[in-house]
Order: sequence, then structure tokens, then C-alpha cells
Amino acid sequence: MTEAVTIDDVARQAGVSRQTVSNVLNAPQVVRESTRQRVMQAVEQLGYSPNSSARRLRTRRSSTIGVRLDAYAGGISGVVLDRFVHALTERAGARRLRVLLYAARTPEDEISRWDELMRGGDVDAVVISGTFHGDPRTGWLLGRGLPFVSFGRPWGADDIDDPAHLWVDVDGAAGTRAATTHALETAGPRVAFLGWPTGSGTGDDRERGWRETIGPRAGSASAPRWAVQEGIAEARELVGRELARHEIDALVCASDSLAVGAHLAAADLGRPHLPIVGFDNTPVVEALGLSSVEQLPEQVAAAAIDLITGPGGEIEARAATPGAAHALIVPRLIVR
Amino acid sequence: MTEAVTIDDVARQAGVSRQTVSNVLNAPQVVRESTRQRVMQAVEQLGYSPNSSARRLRTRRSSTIGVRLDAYAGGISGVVLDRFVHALTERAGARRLRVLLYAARTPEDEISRWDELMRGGDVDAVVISGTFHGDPRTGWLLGRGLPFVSFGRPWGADDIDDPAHLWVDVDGAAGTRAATTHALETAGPRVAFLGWPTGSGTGDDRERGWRETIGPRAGSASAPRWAVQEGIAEARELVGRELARHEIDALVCASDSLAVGAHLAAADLGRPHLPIVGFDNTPVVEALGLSSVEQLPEQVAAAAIDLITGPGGEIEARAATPGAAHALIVPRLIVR
DNA sequence: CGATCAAATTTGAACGATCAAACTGTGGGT
DNA sequence: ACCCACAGTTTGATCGTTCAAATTTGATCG
Repeated sequence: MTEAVTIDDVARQAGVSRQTVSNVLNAPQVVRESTRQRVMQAVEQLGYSPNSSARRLRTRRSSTIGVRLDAYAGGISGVVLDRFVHALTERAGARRLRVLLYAARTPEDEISRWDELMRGGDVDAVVISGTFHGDPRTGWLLGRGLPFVSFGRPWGADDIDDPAHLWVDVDGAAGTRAATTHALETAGPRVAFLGWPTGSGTGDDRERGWRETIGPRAGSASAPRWAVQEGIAEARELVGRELARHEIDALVCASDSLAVGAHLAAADLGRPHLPIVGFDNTPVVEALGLSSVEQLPEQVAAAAIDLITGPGGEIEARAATPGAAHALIVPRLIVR
Repeated sequence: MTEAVTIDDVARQAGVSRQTVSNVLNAPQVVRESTRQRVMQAVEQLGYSPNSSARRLRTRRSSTIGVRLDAYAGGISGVVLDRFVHALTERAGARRLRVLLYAARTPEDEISRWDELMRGGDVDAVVISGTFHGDPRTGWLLGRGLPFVSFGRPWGADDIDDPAHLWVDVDGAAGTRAATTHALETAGPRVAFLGWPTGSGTGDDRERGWRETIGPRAGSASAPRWAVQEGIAEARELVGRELARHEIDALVCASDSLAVGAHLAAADLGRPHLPIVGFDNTPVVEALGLSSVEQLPEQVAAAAIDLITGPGGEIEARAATPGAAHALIVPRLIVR
């Protein structure tokens, strides 16, 4: 529709050569200030914008990050990932990087998607999330040399300190530590915990924060730990049963879903004001007036982009500088 | 890292020319079956995958759709958009299209983002959502000839039947019609409506479905209509006040947020079983056991892709076939 | 004034694919 | 035997940019 403006058009207009125009845009320090201005003026005048396919073909880099959009899990927790992706997009834009989405249903599916994207030169790096024990993905990525950063610590076999494995994560233990401390100070000594069955890295991490805080002060009998697979309904049922048996002062939860279920159970039993702290700070707990631990996905995204781009702001297929291979974001407790 | 396999490598291996390999992949019908097989074998053997930058440079199309990831609005309704984007990505992948994200905070911001993406040859089309009265975006897109499809009817000035403006939407009135009918049949004649202030296209549409169904049967006095800006907390407060004054049998809401607020208010007043129907079918209402109207974002996404790709499966800068310029998806009532 | 060297700019080639046109070979009709 | 039509294949040019090397410009110095 619109006539294409090429670098040659700009060059002609400014009375210089192709390469000089290119230099003005990519390496301004090598051109004389006066020519730079003349070229920039021509760029503005013609509304020139480089054709990125041509640039990518020549430079052999796409300046694009692949992000998997997880299948809709049906849980409240999806909101965190959405905020993360959004923040990632904004942050990437500031670095002149693009974000390309892809869909995959299984790890194997995701790997074959990477294979296409990588060989087609569509992405320079990918962001992965939800790594688990025995995850085949990290091995593939390391083996093929596709740079990546994972949202979530590598709980699996490979070394958590491996400088080739970049990761960012939220310090779950610090979050529940803050939540538990606050509950102890404002509600009473009997602060219970509602989490998931042992075995999930994230869940264990969050439980640890509670245990470390509660441990020194009270015996475990008065501060029970409950676990449920997931889901508001299940949590509501379990907490309803347990509240009838145990007397507690407050409850710290591993997720907002659990917190909502617990709140409903408490309300059922005529205790709508039982202090309950969630994790993720989703709109629902905000509306219910529950406290929650805010993950700060924006900071996580910023850290991810910082890790994956080298000092020059470009994505490099390199092992990161030792000691700078990961970032652990301390979440913030929102008190309501 | 990995050595690049080009079309020439495949050609040499199969003992044919570049172009024949290209034809095997892009126009198999012009190649003899025996050569096709030989070439395919070489492709498999070498693990060839076309360099998409080169292809895009030559063909002058990116086979990419731009999607704006809205700033996290903090509402439950975001879930629908997320499911839509996810479905869009899956569907696009099946058509060998890619989905590129971009972030923008204002319409003007979004326009300048399009300008870059379009001139850089990064996208062939964009998907927009949330069009409003006096929206400057559609005009820009039509003027610049960037193909697009909007999720949401054009409520603004331009003709809703304009074949150049492709759109997909959910038939909100049909949704509330189903919800109201169900409530009338199972609960009683006094079915109230909780929506937003008049003026938002979506809200008015959903209200219309209720009004059309309720109208013929009952006087408006016994079936009040309430409105609140948005938000669980506000809805809870308003419904709490109104329920004390009006006796109703059921409540149809314009969104799940409103439904949750209403449910909490009803529970506060000792009526936790007041039938309430939401809109969006988010996990929260599922957990609360409320009925809701399911938007079927997957169908909406499929329709969007179908509209934006011509009969050949390619994105064309053309006015759509008259009569096929939009799709209205009928949502489904989930009864709980 | 010519030599020297760095800074600034230009030129030719290349990235990997597809398009358009030219070229083969094969079979049929007269 | 000739020409023609046509399916199947190859050749040369091209998309718009950046890299690498070559070239020009300009200042400095003996």
C-alpha cells in the first residue's frame, strides 16, 4: 500500500552513501556530527524505518525473544504469568527487542517449536517458565546453544549455580517469612500454613519461609500445616474440616486460590475476619480484603531481560558472567 | 552454534536446483512426485528449515500478526483476553503465521508502534481490541492499509457493516438472554440486572438481552436494573444496599466481577443461594458455584484468523468478501 | 611541500530465499 | 518429419541491509 522507503532513498536525499546512513543509525560515533544531522533530517523527512527482514538476514540475528503462552490452566495464578509477559514486552521494547509468542502443549511439543524457531532464525533466545524435576527442556537448550532464561529456579538435576543456566525467580521463602512475621505480630502465636503436597519446589520454598519463622517461637502442634492439591473448592472443604478441630489465630497460604478457599471456609464457620494471607496479590483477594504477597512481576521481567542481554544490550550466545547468572526478587507483603 | 543449512545444501544433496527445492516446499503440485520425494528426503536428512528472514525479504510479507498485550487492568475480565490471545497463537501456528506482541499505553502510542512495525515489515496485520467511540485507531489502520481485525464491534462512528472493517465479537445480548431465560424458568419472575452505566457498547448490548427477555413478562418495577462502575467491592456495596429494599428472585450480571460482588453481598445478608449469573466464566465464579456465560474465546480467535486470512490462507490487503466481514459468536450459558 | 596517519566515507560482496523468464524433454497431431 | 503444447526444471536477478575492505579527505609534522 504505502511506497517502501529504503536506505538508498535516504542516502540519495542526504547526498551520502548507503553505508553512511547505516552508520548513522547503527554506529553514530563513526560519522561526523554534521553529516549525522543531515542524514537524520532525511530520515525524518522520508519517514524511513529499516526493513528488519533485510537487517536480520544480514546480521544473522533476529533481536526477538520467544515466549510460550501457557495453555490456560484455569487457575488464578495465571495472572502472575500474564503480568510477567506484559512487563517483558514493555521492557523488551525499550531494548529494541521483539517478543514472539508460541503455543505448546507438552515439553516435547515446545522443543520442536524451538527447533523450528531457531533454525528459521526467528528467535535469538527464549524465556521459559515452570521448570520441573527431570525437565528435558533445559538440557536441549544448553545442548543446542539457544540462549534462554527461566522464570523459576531450576529445581531439577542441573546445578542451580551453573552460570550457563540463567534464571530469575521470586524469593518465596522471604515472602512467607514476611507474611508469617506480620501474622505473629498482629494476630497471635498460632499461625497455620496452607500449601501444596511436598515435592513442588515452589511450594516447599514458600513453606520453608513459614516454618523458619514459626519454628523458633511455637511448637508445631499449635501451628498446623495443611496441604491440598490446588483449587478454591478443595481448599474450602479442607479448611472447613480442619478449622473445626484446630484453634488458630491466622493462616498463611501458598497461593491466592488457597487463600480464597480458606476465607470462604472461615466465613462459613462465622469467622470472616480470620486473618489470612495469600500469595500473588490477585484482584480477588484484593476485593475480599485479604493480605497477600505481591510477586512484582515487573521487576522479574526487568531482571530477565537484563540477564539475557549482555552488557552491549545484545543477545549473545555466551555463558554469563559468573556471579550474575541469576536474580532473586524479594516480594512485598501487601497488608489489608 | 549449529551450522546453518541452506536451500543450496539441500539442492546439492538431492541433485536438483535451488528453485526445485523451493517449489517442493511452496508449490508441490508443480514438481514431479519422484523428485518431490527425493528432495523431501534430503530435507529430513539435513534437517533443513527455511530461513524466514530471507523468505520475508523476498516475498515482502512477514506472515506475522501483531497483538497488543493490554496493560494489566487489574480486573478479572483480563482472563478472557488472555484466553483469546492464547487461542489466537495456537490457531495462527496452524496457519504458519506468527504472533508478535507489542505493548502500548495509549491509542496514540499504539499507532506509533504500528507505524514502526508496519514500515519495518514486521507485521502483515494486527488484532485490536477494546474499540470505543471516537477511536482514532481504526481510521489510521484503514488509511494506511494495514489489515486488521478487531475483537469487539466497532461501536464508534464508522459503519458496522463496512466490509473493510473486519471484526469478531461475542453476542452479549444472546448470552444475557440465555441467562435471563434460565433464571426465569428456575428461580422466579423477578430477575434483576446488574451492569455498568449506560454508554459502553458492550454493557448496553448485554443489558439489551436481559431487557428483551424480561420485558414481555414482568413490569420493570419488580425487576430492577442496577449499575456500578466496575469492581467487586463496589458491586458488593451497592447490591448490599439494594437487596435490603427490593425483593428479587435472581440476578443477571454483565461480568463475573459484578457477580462475585453480588454474591458476597447476598451471603452477607444470609442469602448465599440467591441465583446469580455472571459473564466470562472465570475460575472464581466456578469456585463459588455461580452460573456464568462462557465467551468461548477459542471460537472467537478461530474466527478472527479466518477473517484475516483470505481463502488462500495468506494475509491480503483487501476488502473482505462482502458479507464475510465479521463473525458474531454465540456464547454458552454454564449452569451451576 | 610532500609524507604520514587517522578519521570519514564509499564500494563491492554477501546474507538465503523467491520471482520471472528461459530452457529442456516428451508426446500428440497433421 | 515437423511443429506445437506443456509439464518439469534450471538460470539470473532481486529483495534491503550490513560487513569488510578500499578509498578519499583532512590535519599534522619534519
